Amino acid sequence: MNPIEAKWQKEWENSNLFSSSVSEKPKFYLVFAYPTVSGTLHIGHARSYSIPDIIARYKRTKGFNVFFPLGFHATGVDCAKIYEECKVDPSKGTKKYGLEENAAKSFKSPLDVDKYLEKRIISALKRMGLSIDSSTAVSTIEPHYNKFIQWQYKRLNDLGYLKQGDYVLPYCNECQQVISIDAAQAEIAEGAEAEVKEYEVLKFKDENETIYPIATLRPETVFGVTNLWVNPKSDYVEASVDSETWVVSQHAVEKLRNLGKNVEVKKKLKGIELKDKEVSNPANGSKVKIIPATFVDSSEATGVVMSVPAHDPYDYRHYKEATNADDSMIPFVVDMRMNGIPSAIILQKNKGDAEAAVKELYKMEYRGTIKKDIPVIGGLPTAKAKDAIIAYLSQKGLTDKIYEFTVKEVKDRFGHPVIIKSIGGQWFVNYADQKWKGLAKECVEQMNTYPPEYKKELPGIIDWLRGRPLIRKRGLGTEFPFAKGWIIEALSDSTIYMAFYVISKAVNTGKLKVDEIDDAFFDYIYHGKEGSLKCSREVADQIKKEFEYFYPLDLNFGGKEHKTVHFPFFIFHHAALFDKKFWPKGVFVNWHLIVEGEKMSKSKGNVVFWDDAIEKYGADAIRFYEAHGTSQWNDFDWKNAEMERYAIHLESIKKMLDEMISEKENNLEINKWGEAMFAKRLKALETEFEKYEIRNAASLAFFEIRNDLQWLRSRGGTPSKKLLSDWLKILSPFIPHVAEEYWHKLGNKTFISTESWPEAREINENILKAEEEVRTLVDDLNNLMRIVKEKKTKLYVYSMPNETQYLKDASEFIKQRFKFDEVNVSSVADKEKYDPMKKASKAKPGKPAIYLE
RNA sequence: GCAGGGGUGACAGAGCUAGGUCAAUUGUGCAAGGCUCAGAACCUUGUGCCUUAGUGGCUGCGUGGGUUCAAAUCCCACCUCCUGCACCA
Repeated sequence: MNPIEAKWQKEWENSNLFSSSVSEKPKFYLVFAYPTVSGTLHIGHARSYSIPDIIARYKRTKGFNVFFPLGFHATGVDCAKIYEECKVDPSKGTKKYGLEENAAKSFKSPLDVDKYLEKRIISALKRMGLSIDSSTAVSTIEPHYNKFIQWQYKRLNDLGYLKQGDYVLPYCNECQQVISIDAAQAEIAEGAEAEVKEYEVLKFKDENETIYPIATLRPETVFGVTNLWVNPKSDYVEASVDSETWVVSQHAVEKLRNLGKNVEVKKKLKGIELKDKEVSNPANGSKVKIIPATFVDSSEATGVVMSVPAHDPYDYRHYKEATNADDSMIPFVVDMRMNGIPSAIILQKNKGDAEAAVKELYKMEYRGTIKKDIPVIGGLPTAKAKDAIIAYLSQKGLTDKIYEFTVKEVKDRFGHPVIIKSIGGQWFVNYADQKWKGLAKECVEQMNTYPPEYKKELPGIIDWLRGRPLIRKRGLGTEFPFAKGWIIEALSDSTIYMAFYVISKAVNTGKLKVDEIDDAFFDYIYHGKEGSLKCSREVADQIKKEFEYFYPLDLNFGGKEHKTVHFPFFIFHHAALFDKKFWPKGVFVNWHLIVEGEKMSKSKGNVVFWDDAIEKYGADAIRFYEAHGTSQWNDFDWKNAEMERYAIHLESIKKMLDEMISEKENNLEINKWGEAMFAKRLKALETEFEKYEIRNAASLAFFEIRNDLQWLRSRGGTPSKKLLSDWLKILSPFIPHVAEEYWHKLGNKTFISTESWPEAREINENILKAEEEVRTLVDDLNNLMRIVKEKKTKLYVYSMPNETQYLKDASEFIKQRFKFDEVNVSSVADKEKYDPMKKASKAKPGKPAIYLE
């Protein structure tokens, strides 16, 4: 463990430096997405958290009372998994999750895992030097948090923003649970890439009102139907489906039942028996026949398919084979401005490759328009026609839906088949509510986003959001107040947690008891609504005051994957539940971190654990690397070799600081340049910081200023102790431990972590310009010396008259640097000057002429 | 499919919302020199091609077009990579 870092972390802790409470100062409230308790932290977290910490520390120097709290998101799913794996093989826990060996062996329940990991996380955060206020720590599974979430959903329900409905999702009948299909998640043994595909079902009917439900992805082409297809060899059934009679494939029976339909098979039959059956098209009433064809996959969807030869190359081919129909008889729907049947033309273009033709045609038609003379949807763009025809038919009760995975076989980790099941009575958060959308947009309007472009995206995302399923059966969390045994899913329970930290702090510090918290309490704190409180009025008022002081939230940090998920929810819920004056002021999108070009993953075993990295490189070096390695609006590619370079670089800065601190100050003229340059950097740095351009700020603080100081010293100058102190203040948000250490080496007794930003200085442009000329001269000389072959010993410089004096002062420096015997500076106006090659005429302002001899 | 973001020199990564001052900041790597017994670190210089007393020219920022006196920067098409799309946090 790095002794300097350990020392200052302890000092900060002892002095309680980062806990915040109401004061006279302006506040700044920021949070990073509380870590999911799913293992120990890795360097990806380090980046996501060090950036907010840099900002928190910067804001502190700018005089803000910074509130930077902490919580834990415990979903239970991961803890349960870790618990199970450790039970079988504790060594897995150490390798895969970075757990300590003793701990891995000692777990008695998933909750133990959770508690253990929370402790690990908190100590890790502190080891990184994060200036968090850990007195707020709360986990989402603690009872007071649960009360808070329940209150939230009761109020949302009061506002009419919750609704109930059906919902389909992957499910395992044997395990009796929902399966999450996610390539990264280990719940799937086969078909992890599967997606759920939604077919529209259109009801064709025969003369007996028996329904032949065809399944399609392109309902708008229903006007071009020439016939239906069934597979002659497959098994079909006639069954009563709820109150109707349907003819579907045998395969479809189970699927329909899974979707919650009451299916009773009346009669079994072969596809061939349906031959020539006449049915009517639900869209236009026209009569078409059923034609058996072996290409039909009866295991897909309903096993009954509509044939649209004009717009489906397969249909076209089989239709021609089956009927010998003339092309002129084929109706088409989408106006492609082609001479003939679109599918025929495209099929020919693709040399008979039907699959390629389908792809090409669908793409073209998606951007096409429906023919004018088609009823209901004529003239609409294809993309809109789909919704329009469904809306039209469903009104008449002529549609339904059926679902399939995009891959045939999907199995869970026990090898059980995964099916698509309809869950009745699921609760949704109704983000489709227009009034609510309006509020959310209004909220976005008054917010800043980082990067700024995200703000432009948000209204589109808000429009796009629909109902969000809210509750689940698995894992840990808060019980949904309106459905026993169901808990609120993990994203829905973390939308307004920032408002809770003032309360969890009160609980942690013993001011407030968990029993004293109830709905009336929240109503009072957040809405100022009077009611009978279980806690003392005084305590409630204190908390309320603190809430009103720190709220609204100034910055919410979250990963880029939250751009369409958590951030919009966060906005919606704030907009619904809080007064406008408490609406959030900003969101900050954190990009991801990959390692050596690859995504970190537990299964790949390339996870770089936070603790290990700190042990090896030190917190400051990591902070430095992660702040500067790439812009914060980019994914970060962590490379060990790079990390080491940054660690070395940091060491050299420390060495330089040591030298400069022990150096005796002189009062050469060049020091004024040093001051001027620093003043200029300081100003630029502040601009970058205000935009949260962390990398640019780091670049200035670490590299530009360092190069300036190097130049200053090569010119014989010495930075003042004041300048060094100020440089440390600038560095301190990035590398707080090193800065603290050298701050004290300079003889300061306070903490640099709570010092204020260096005051702005006047920038002496004249001296910057004058010195720039010396640099130009050095550049030119470097250039010349390289080209000129023979050794030169004397330098003659000719400058504009007003520039001569400054260059004369610098001549000793030039002489030593290039090892000249003699350096002569003269004005171009000087008639007596030595100038055998007439070089003086080449001099320009800011760029002296040179002659070498 | 829908939505969003990228493709820049050996590498990482700026610049591209306000086109010229961009052969392109900075860092790393590499090369030469210095310092050292030697190495590390450190310092200086160089690092597209050609040319040159400090200059000038050519080729260049995914591909192909276009706008313009002028494009890495604006427009169009294409190729390609990444991310999200809902019970996964």
